[in-house]
Order: sequence, then C-alpha cells, then structure tokens
Amino acid sequence: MANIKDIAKLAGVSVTTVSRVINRHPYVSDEKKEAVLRAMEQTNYVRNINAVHLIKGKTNLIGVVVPSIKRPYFGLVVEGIADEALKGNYRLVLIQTNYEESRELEALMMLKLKQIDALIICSKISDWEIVEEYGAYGPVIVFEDARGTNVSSIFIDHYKSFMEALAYLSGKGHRKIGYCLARKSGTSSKQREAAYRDFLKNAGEPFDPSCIFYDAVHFEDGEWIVQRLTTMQNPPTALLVTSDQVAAGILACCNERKIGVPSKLAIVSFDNQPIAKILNITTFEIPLVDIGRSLFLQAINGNFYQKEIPVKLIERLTV
Amino acid sequence: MANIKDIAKLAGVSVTTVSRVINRHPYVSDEKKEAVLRAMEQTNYVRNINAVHLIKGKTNLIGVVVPSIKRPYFGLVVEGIADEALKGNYRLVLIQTNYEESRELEALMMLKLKQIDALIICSKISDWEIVEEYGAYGPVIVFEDARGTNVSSIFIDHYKSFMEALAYLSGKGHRKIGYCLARKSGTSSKQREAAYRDFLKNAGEPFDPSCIFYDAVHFEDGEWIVQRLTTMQNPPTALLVTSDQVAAGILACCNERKIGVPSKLAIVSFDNQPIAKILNITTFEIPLVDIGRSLFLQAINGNFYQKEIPVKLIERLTV
DNA sequence: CTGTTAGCGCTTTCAC
DNA sequence: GTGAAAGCGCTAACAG
Repeated sequence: MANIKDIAKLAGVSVTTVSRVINRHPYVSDEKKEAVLRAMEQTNYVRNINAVHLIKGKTNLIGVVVPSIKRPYFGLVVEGIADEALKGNYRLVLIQTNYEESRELEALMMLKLKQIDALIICSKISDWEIVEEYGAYGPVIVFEDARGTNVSSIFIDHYKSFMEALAYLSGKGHRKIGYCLARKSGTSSKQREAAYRDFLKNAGEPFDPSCIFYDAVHFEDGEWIVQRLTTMQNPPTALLVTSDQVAAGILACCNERKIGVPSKLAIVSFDNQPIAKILNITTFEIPLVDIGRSLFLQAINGNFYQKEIPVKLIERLTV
Repeated sequence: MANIKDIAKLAGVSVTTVSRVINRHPYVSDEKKEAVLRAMEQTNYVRNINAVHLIKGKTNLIGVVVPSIKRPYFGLVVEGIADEALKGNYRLVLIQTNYEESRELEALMMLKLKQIDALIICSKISDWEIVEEYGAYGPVIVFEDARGTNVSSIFIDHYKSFMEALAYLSGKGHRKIGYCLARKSGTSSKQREAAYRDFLKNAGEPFDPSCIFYDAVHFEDGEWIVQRLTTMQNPPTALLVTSDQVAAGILACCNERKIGVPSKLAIVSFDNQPIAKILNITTFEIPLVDIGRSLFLQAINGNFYQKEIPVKLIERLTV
C-alpha cells in the first residue's frame, strides 16, 4: 500500500507537494498537480487517516452515550445527532451503557484518550463530579438537567413539566393520579418524584407508593402495568407516563381488556413520538430530533452552554 | 499533556521501558516499573491512542451501516452487534444511510482509509460489485443474501420464508393475499416479489398490484395501509407484513375501525419483536439480536462466510 | 510555487 | 532486563 513518500517519488516531487494536492492547497503548479494525481491513480493511493489523526490531534469522531439504542426515544435523539454530524463531516461512535456506569466511564475515557473529539451523553449515570472532571479533556454535553454544575447541557425541566401535567389532569377532575418511570434513580426521575410529592402536598392528597410504576420502558411494559392496575382495590384514575412507547402499550392492553380510556383510565404521556399521534395519545411534545441536532452542534462548538427546552401539551383522546 | 518521552525522562528510564509497563510486558524490574507508574500518576499520563492506531494499523473500530437507527428492527440488530463488540473491546461507528447510496460508499471508504477495521452492512444499497471491490481493504459482512457473490453474509432466504408464509395463509383458506414491503428495490424485496408471483402462478390466482403496499416501514404506516384497504372494492383477506412494527400499526388501526382480525383481515408478520408478542401477532421469528452478534463475530474473524438463518413461524391470534 | 525537515506519540526490533 | 533507534504516514513551519 503506497504512502505519501511513494507518491512523491513516483511523481518526481516532494511529499509537501503531494500533501498540498491531497489537501487542496493552492499554489501548486498544474503540471505537478497532474503528476501527483496520476501517481495516486496508478498506485490506488489512499491516505492513512490515522496518521492524520495523530498529527492533528483530532479524529472527527463524536462519542454518543445511550442506555440502549433500540429504544425509539434514543433512536430519535441519535437520528438528530447523526443528521447534523453528517453535515459537519463527523462520525458517531455509539456507546451503549445499559445503565452500567462502567461503560459511561469508558466513554469518558475515550475522550481523555483523544479517540473522540467530543462526547454526548443522552442519559447520564455517573456523578456530576466525574463528568465535570472529564470535561477538562474535551467538550462534553449532556441531555439532562445540569444546572448547578459546569457541564454543558440541553434539558427538559422535568419538575416543571410534571407539575404542568399533574395540574392538567387535576383540572380534568382526577384526584388519584399515578405515574410510570423508566428508572428509579437519575436526575429526571428525582425531579419528577419531587414534583409529584409537592403536588400531592399542595392538593392535600395522600402519597400512595403503589401508584408509582418503575422500570416502565418499552411498549411491552404496558402489559404488567395494566395487569397490576387491575389488581388494585383503589387504582388511580389517571396515569402520567414518561414515554409514548409505554403509554401505547398501556393503551393497547386497556383496549384488549375493555378498560375504557379515558373513561376508566386517563393517560398523559411524553415525547409525542409518531406512535402517539396514530393512537391519539395526549402527550407532551419533546422535540427529540431537534434536541439531537442541538446536542451535536454544541458538542463541536465546545463552549459552555445550558439550555432548557420547553415542552408543549398536545391534547388528543386519552384524557 | 505528557507523552511517553516525558514519562521516560521523569522516571529515569527509556521509552521502551515505559512502553513495556504500559502494555504489561514481562521483564521489567519492579523498581523501574514502580518509577514509571509513579511518573504516570504524577503527570496524569494518558497514552495517545491515535499514535497506537497509526503504528498498529488498526483502530478497534467497526463500522455499522443501517438505513435508520430509530427503527426497532435495526435497533435490535445493532443491540446484538454492540453487545458482542463490548466483549471484544471494539467500538462501533454508526453510519446511517437513509437509503442514500453515497453514505454507504462513505462507509466503504472508511474501511479503505483504515479508519475502521471492518464493516457490517445491515441493509445494502450499492451493487454487489462495489461491495466486493471494497472487500479488498478489510472484512465486510452484509445482513443480506449474498449468495453468488464473494461477500460474506448472514441472511434470511426471503423467497423461502415468503413462500412458507403464503402457503400457511393459503392453508387457512385465504385466496386473496396482499403484502407490505419496506422498499421496492433491494435484494430482499426482489426475492419476496418473486415468491409472491411464483405462488400466485402455482395457485392459479391473478396478480393484483393493488394488493402490494410499498414503503411500509413504521408503526404509523399502518394507518394509510388500513385506509387504503377500506377503499378497495375487493380487498385481500390476508396480509403478509415484513415488519412487526407495521403489523402492529395495522392491527391498531383495525381495532379502532372495528375491522375484525383475523375474521376480516388475517395478518402474518416477520421478526417477532416484543410488540408482536404483546399484541398476539402471528409472526415469523427472526433472531435479530443473535444475528447482530454473529455479524460482529464474523466481521472481526474476517474469513469468508455465508450462512442462512432459518425463520420459525410463531402462531398467535392474527390468523 | 516548491522542497527540506522536524516532528506527532508510540511500538518494536536488535544489540547489549 | 534494558535502551537506542528506526520507523508508522502525514502535516506544517521555514527557507528558498
């Protein structure tokens, strides 16, 4: 496999000149350029990108950390990131964590090793201190509320949005409201729980832990949720669901069991994924693809940046 | 940022020795090793991975080409790939094509540039000749029927599986059968169409192009399909759907419009994604995650390999 | 316009 | 056990 030196020799010029034509620098005479091009053609030359990475100290690779790529939620965010990355001639290195902190740490380490130019964390596990620490090695941006830290972030204020959703349901006459969450820990979950407790306190309603459903992530989780609902002696009349996928699953199971929605159970969800539209699910729109775009743009920009993304209620037929 | 030379100087040893302790080579005296370790600690040393890539001529990066990562189908395949990659200490570079050939070509080019060690193409666009050509630069494996070429592949025989599905439906008494496809072109689609035509010919049934639904990809596509079905004067009584997502969408819309399934419309689908189980969709199981694993394993193995994956009918309630 | 040259940071013979 | 030195392939001053 020919290298730049071979080309130089073959074309009868210096390596600099070859480098110039490779990188489309001006100031190369047409004849020499021709000669170089011909030599490259002859030898089927390709430049070794790793040598370029070494000398430039960057790779045009952006790390993207997600818990699981098969979840449509993250699929949409990554879609946006990928879309923008393409324009900027960047590639994405996908790191799935399955919520294991060690994998997130590995991603952070890649930044330190300069294997990636920047890192986008779509759902964080490790402590803010750790993320802050690694931020010294390159741009890190998190799709999570990082206010109070010096980590860049684009985020939803889940306290606020949960409050809004609760108020909406309350306004529709619901007294007993439950909610479904993807995971117990995590910044977002804590914000949501805080909102829930504060709301209950304000409304003078008692807190009933059996109204909270954890590990509600996929469409198919709708099944056990509905199952559990039916066994409750005093089930909630409305459910706040943090993902359209789960809401869709719940709705499907309710339909199957002839549980009226919204008559017996009202559902408010989040994301406004395509499935929510088809199934007429009332949901809070979160512009995931656009958020993905912004995440990428800020990742390569590298400046400190924190921005809240507002959510918007889309009323449909499940409330 | 300290480099290996700095460490050597600081520890009072040669760079070779430093390199040895970095790479855990034997034959380094404990004292020197100690000294090196201390120097690394002091300076917060990290080795530049790009220099390693340059000298080794490999990057431990595997390219993965998918049309769109947000589709659960590809999410599952990538899940399997990622899982296995993790074990082998490889990283994935995600390339979304949106079915644009140029992007697939870019991925192939990355292999040529040695930016990735191998390439996995989950859904191919470009001609086999092109893929074969780039195969010279590194292992390429395709999740598509590559028999007759010298490209490695793990695949479903879509002709055979479609035939089987058609026979199954026919055995249940269906005379007029339609089908839904993701895209018109592509190896799989051609195989399926061939099966469909052959089946019709054998059964002596006429070919009705209005029974074929193209661009059926997502859950939400179920809507227009059902819509179109209702406007047909002589609609098919059974539908072969090439993705559980679409089948689920169709089922949801049928339920909404009180179209009995399977009484008015039978549905046989493919993949056996979790959603199919919940919605009791009769489907052909395709072990996507396992296929992902195999794809990865063969990609790093690098030997020529072609293997057909059998599909298995899972009878549920939509037929 | 063009070429010489000094690296980028690391690995790996090879000789001691 | 250890180190000197020769690269890996490329870029970018710098000098002409």
